[in-house]
Amino acid sequence: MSDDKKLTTRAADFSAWYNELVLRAELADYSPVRGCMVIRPLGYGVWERMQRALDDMFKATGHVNAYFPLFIPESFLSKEAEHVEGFAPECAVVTHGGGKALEERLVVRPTSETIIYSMFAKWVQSYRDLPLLYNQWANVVRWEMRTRLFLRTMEFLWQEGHTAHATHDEAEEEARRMLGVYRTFMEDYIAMPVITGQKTEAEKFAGALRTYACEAMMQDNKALQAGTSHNLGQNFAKAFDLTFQNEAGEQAYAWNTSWGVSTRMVGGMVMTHGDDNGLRLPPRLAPVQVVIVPIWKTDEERDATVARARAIADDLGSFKRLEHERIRMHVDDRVGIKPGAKYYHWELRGIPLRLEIGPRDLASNQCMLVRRDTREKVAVSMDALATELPARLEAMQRDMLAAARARLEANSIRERISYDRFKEVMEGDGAFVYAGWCGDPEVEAQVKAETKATIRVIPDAEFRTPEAPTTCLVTGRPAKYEVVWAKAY
RNA sequence: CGGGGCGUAGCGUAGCCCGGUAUCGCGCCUGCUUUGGGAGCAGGAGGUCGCCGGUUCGAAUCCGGCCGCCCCGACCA
Repeated sequence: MSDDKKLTTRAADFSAWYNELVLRAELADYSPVRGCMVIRPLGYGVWERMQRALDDMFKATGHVNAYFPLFIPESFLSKEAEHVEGFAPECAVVTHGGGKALEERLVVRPTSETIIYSMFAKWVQSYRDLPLLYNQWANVVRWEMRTRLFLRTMEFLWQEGHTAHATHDEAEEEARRMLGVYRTFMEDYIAMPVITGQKTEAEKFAGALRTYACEAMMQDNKALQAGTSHNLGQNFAKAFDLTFQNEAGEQAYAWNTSWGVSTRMVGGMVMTHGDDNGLRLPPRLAPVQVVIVPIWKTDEERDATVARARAIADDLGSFKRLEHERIRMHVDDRVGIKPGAKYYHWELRGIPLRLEIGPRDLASNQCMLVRRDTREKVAVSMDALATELPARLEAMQRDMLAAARARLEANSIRERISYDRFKEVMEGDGAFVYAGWCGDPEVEAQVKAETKATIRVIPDAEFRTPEAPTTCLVTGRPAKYEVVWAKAY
């Protein structure tokens, strides 16, 4: 048992811990191309669970899926001034095809507003054609200077919703609705509590009227922007001539929204729940929820325990069961590996529950059940598994959210502090600091330069401090907003 | 792009200063014994020492150039 089996601890080096964990738990690996990653089956399995849950939520809120191409004519990008300024520097551009220089260069999509709204313009004539509520699951490319597995890669997977509406208020409602969908998903599935709110001008999406975001707190107290939803106003409609005839018979520009979440959420999940023993997967996202480890000494015992393990897995994991009643099971019947080694193997990978079935258990018609989050170990009757396992999985899902929420609050500073104290906090352990802001972008830039902290959001009402701050943290001038400051990924 | 670090077997490394047959651990393969918290013993496979050039009888080691990756910063889902 040498030390190289142990992970670097979070306390020793959070960044190293994260990288090691992602690699060793086999979530992802570095690719031959700098800044790109290979998502391995465990990581992709988590992403698939995320996709399913979100896709259902999108459908339930009236959206349909479609697919738009990877290549976008370069000229499209430049039709919206702020948009091109924001994205052009990080675009990959195709200059040649079939061995010849292209007449017009093609941008590999960094996001699809331009191509989608140019198509919407073809499809919309009347207010009766609205709203258009589209989503696509896709990959996008942004030429990032510095990358990190899942958190920032040059190519990443995401979904991008794009909608068109007849009025500003409808678009605003949509942008808000989808922010709420994201929040629900992050809390109910990733067990990752978030602060929602509006982005400042400096932080908003290039080309948007307003940007809303979900901000989560990682275990190093840094913020992770986990999802964004934009009210695009009529900026893109004007750029792409997305017009319709309204009820009064007049031509009007449509109002758009776009919203997206990405594989970055997998990184968020890791940094929210991982511990020094490895990954901890929220049960709802775990590709395997229960791993059964049969234990034996003799061949006869092996036959018996493996058979029993398979019978349980086949029953509770059967595809004949309705999905919500099905438990995702795996039997680790590898020979030549001792049980202890298997325990470490699955703990590193964050599988929520482990069932140990040995000869003694067969004799007493019970088995040992171990929770990954608490490592609590209890004996459970074999006959009770069909109810015990789902109950424990649900309890884990709840407990993980509660623990993460407690950590978020414990590392938030809501009392009024001086700017000097603020600097100390940001140089030290970090925190989400709720404070007044006079609304001056210069102040925001100054704080960023001095402390690396930024305004994560102007929080929505429910997240605000009961007694609103009256003065600006930095200038002492009257506070225009209460904002959340933090260092971010 | 600036700063730092590193390229030696699948992974992690020693050797480099002071040139002379490639080190160790993990992993892998075979066999036997094991299996309720990272098994033991025995045998075995696996290497263009990142690339190119130079110095030398001889280069992982010295010199020059290049490439790649990771970490820290400026930019970002």
